[in-house]
Amino acid sequence: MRSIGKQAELLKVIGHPVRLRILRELTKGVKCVSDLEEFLEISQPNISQHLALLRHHGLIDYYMDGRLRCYFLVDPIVPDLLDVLNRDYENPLPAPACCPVTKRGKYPGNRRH
Amino acid sequence: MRSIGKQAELLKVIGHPVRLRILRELTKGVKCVSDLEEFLEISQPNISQHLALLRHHGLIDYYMDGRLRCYFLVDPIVPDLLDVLNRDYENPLPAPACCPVTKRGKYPGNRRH
DNA sequence: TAATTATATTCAAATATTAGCATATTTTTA
DNA sequence: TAAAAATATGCTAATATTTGAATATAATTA
Repeated sequence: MRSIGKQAELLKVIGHPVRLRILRELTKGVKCVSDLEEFLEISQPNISQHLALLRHHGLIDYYMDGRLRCYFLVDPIVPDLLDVLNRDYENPLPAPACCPVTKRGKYPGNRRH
Repeated sequence: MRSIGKQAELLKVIGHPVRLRILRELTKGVKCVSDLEEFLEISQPNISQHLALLRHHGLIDYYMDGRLRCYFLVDPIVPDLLDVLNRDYENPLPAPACCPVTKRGKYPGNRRH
């Protein structure tokens, strides 16, 4: 299992709107940079930077096809995380049972009982 | 479903080692700030800041128990995301079929066929 | 009511991230 | 071999995040 540090790093890398859109697109299949340019409204160098970041973190990789770099997903956690993000949650988590005991114990006084 | 922007924001908020540890702890049950102080090695003001950030993003909330603030999870996506992060993945995703066609089509030349 | 406990807020400094611009690299085509 | 196409890299300025330090607040107890 990933360490907490690695988990946080992973989330930070994915947690950018452009990178999220790139990853979503790659879950659909292989894309070259020009394909990505078509639907991301940002500059090509900027796209390349984001791709490099994702690649250096081991989330994606590419192969060459002529002069095209064809990027694809390699880390299997990515589609699973994206699936969770797409889920619709109707309700918040149930509120905890009234005043459960923390390590510090309970205090008298004006509690919300 | 959350917008891409909200999804990225959510991941960025969770994507910090201290906040991740706080959230993991809260999946186990309600904790007051002093409880959290015991196992996080950082200052109390810093913990409060992270708690405030998590709360302002709607991930957690608290109730008062005397002078204790008892924090708990409210966003149901959190335990699901943490579960995925804890999964063990044996293998990378299968490599894409050789040279799938991108929108730009294929190029002749020295491809890896 | 003064002291104590539990926790939050504010501000500033250090650091990290992001985007833009100019330019470089690589492969292919003419 | 020169030009074009596809993409990457390096640098910089703008912005955001993070932490620490000092202080504030709010509830409880003495």
